[in-house]
Amino acid sequence: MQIYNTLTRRKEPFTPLVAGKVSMYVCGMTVYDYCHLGHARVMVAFDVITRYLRHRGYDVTYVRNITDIDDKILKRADENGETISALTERMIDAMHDDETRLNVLPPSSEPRATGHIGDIIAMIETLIDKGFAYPAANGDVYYRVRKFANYGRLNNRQLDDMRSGARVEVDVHKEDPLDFVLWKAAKPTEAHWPSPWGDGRPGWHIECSAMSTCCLGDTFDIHGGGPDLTFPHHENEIAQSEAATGKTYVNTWMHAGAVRVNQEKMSKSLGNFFTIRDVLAEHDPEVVRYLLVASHYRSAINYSVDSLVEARKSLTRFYTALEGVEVQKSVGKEVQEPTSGGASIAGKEEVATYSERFTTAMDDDFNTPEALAVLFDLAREVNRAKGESPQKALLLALELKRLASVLGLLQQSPDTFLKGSQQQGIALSESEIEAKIAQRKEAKASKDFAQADAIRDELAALGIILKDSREGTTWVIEAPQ
RNA sequence: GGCUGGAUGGCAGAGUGGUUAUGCAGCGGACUGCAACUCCGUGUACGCCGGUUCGAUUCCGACUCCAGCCUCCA
Repeated sequence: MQIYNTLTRRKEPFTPLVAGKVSMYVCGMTVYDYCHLGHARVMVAFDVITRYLRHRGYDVTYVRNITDIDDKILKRADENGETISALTERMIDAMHDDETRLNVLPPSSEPRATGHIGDIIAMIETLIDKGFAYPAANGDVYYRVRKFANYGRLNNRQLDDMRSGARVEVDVHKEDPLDFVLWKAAKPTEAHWPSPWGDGRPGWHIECSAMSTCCLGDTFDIHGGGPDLTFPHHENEIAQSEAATGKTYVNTWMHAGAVRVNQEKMSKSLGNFFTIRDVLAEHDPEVVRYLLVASHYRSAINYSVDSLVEARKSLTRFYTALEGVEVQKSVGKEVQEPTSGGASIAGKEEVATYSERFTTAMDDDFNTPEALAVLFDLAREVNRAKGESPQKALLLALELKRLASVLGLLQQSPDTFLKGSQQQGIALSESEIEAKIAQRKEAKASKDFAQADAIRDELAALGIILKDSREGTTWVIEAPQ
């Protein structure tokens, strides 16, 4: 298995520190606002990674923190006229709701910065003792960047290069403009905790160092996050943790690609972001998830409504293949042994082939587009098997669902997906649609094809597409637009 | 200015030193009362210029363009 490591800028064979166990930390949200699609990208990317590692038999400990104390939180709570905890609790609930809808499994643990103030203070004390940090006259504590020899390695950046082009604010209390804050003195009215350097609160970077070390140990396997965190956040984490422990902090650094809108990065500062909940108000969550999984996790993706329409069409193909094959009841159970017939045995062999191809694709740095290509081939095989051998179709369909579940996809019933839901604003109820279909059936029986076609057109105008088969007529909702 | 990535057929998006990605859209055929669904078939795609090679979209170098980071941002 190969994983691309941001630190070395190449794919490397993955070997966890402890055989069979993977320790992974991902930088989570600062909970002052609703999550947007950029957050969704990170959530889904590391959810797929976790699911696949578990599928491969690893015992994965996945830690994703919550930054629940920060300048932006203080500001927003003040603007809203609510307490900090009211704001953060509200946003944490919203985040969990978004995740659940996107079928993102909860991390193993979600430590909060405010729950680790003691660990943070202890790490800062260690850094001061070792000469890597210093308290300043204003009550802040800073990290002495130039003292850490490897600073800039993750980003292949030279200290003096940074300095020349720097837009770094000059702070009279810093020894060097590049030094960053570990502990921030609080104004009397602000939220604060007592510390050896006076009342204050932790800086953002030290939170992650303290929480990751606390939860996973001095050295762990994978550290992940969004694309904009490599500098300075992750660079600073390395400087803090390695200076404090004297050990390698992280073996594999992983970063998701950006989500763009009109070829520009979607971000809070540009104000061009779509929140997850706004997008889910109009689109099936699985469509959004599919969109994120259909590109490799490291590549940038451009968000648009068109791309969601395409994603829905692709999922429609999968669910159409599953439709009419009775897989729902069997999900989660072992594939039943075929009791007789050569065709079933041949089916079993084919199933193994798809599973191998899927694994090969995912072993190569979690190549989900390639994995999906395998699933499309499998879907075609299901369609072929329908009508020939129901047992083989079932076997293949079960495998399709099983492999797709590693990507967190195809776990709805085909009916639920294909017939859409109220959010798509269908003008007719299911029983009304069924009544129209019955009318059309009568018209067809009496060879009144003009009438039959009129009914079909009427429904089509409402976005309801009819499909005739030997078993009767079924319908699906057309993809919007 | 420094540092990272990227440039693939109509669109999206993988990958590879010589051989089918895949999905959507298109075209032809089968199926159908006609359609839809499905199946079968179908596309002389790899930014530009050099180099290495028997052979490069794939390796190397230059160039152009796009995006990101260097300030909080996933």
